[in-house]
Amino acid sequence: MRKGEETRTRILDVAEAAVLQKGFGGTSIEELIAETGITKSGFFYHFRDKNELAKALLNRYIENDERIYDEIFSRARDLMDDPLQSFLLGLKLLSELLSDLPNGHPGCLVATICYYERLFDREIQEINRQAALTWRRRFRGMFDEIFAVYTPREQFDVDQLADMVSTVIEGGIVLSKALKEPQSLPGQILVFRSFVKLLFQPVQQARAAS
Amino acid sequence: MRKGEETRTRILDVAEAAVLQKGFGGTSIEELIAETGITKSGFFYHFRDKNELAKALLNRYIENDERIYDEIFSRARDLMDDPLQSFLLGLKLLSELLSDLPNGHPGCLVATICYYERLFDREIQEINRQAALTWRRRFRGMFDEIFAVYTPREQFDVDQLADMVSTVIEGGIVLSKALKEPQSLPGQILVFRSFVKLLFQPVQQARAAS
DNA sequence: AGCAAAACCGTACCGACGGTACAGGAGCGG
DNA sequence: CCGCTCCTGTACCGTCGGTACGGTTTTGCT
Repeated sequence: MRKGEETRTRILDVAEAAVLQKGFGGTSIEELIAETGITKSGFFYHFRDKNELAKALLNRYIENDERIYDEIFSRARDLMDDPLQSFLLGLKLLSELLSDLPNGHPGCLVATICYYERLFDREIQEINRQAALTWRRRFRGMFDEIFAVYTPREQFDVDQLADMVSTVIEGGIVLSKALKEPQSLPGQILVFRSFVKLLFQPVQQARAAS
Repeated sequence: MRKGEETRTRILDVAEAAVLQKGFGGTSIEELIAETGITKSGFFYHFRDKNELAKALLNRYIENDERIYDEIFSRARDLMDDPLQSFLLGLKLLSELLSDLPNGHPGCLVATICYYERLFDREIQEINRQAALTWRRRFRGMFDEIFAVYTPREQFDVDQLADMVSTVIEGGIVLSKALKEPQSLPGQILVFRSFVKLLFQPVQQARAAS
């Protein structure tokens, strides 16, 4: 039982790296079992087919993603009392975290699946959609708190504003990968951070705020 | 010669739609020739292998992409004399264009290839990189013009600011696809537009500007 | 220690797919 | 009629996803 989980995890580790580099279609099962050191039978013991592998991979990725967001923004919440300052700090911490990845962000599985939709069943597409909706709720909650304290210089739909966080991250990953400039992603996040700062900056003076 | 080009174009049309829905690995050549109505030999007469198909596909996509950008922003330039107003109008036109697509944006080939990098040769990755750099130059030029007239409320690296346009578009496409909300992408572009407006808005009053 | 379930391995096989090779033919301009 | 472009047809190869199924080791539990 313990052993089984370990092997399963090892398969998922190998698969995740491969899928992020070559996509699902470009990742062969035979290649996975070769690297994992198990046989084909062993693989199909753990996953009925490639679709189930994708599902497990996606669920694990999303879980981990949420954990990281939780850590970063709860730490930011601990350090800053003000919701705006806390959010801005969170973005900074996120940017720093991504900046420290030696080879840049490996890629987002949610995005990978977006560009593969027709290959997977509705269930996986729905998991993907829920992940994006969870991101929206998370950041919407933060913006709601900010709006309770600050008056923005311009009116926005809060959901769209919340989605902007995910948009910048996903887009930043794509651009970073295309340009082969790992530092582009953290940079884009900081640009967005400045925009948010600008949005809630009091009209009069341009000081205050980190 | 004319006939050959026509067939080649038809293959590319079918391939582009398929690749954007299922990725390169998920698109089989046999499926392409079935839909195009030619034989396998016919296909390999036009393209030596899948890699060359990808290259042709990408080049055509980028060309078309550039054409659309040219049209939109040169039209905006004709309608507005001020570089900022012209840029803001361009973003609005872009948003409207994307909003009118019945099934939403089909996806960006540059992004598709990003998530497939290891499958293609360096040449394709370089074409992809150059495309992103061309976007950067395009928007950087616009921001340079704006900076010559306006003083921003916050200092930015101009390249990073220029990249933000591509980031928002690429990220918006991913989010739109993940959420299955076609209107998300044009919405995100408008949010970004507001941010740009905000950035160059004079400190005193919040009127003026579109 | 003994037993059952879990966690594999080995082998054989299938159809689909990417790709190669090569022979040939239709249509067309010169 | 030649030669070129633009294909078709056929045959074949290796890889891959997936199935089937029997056998074996490992593990946890009593």
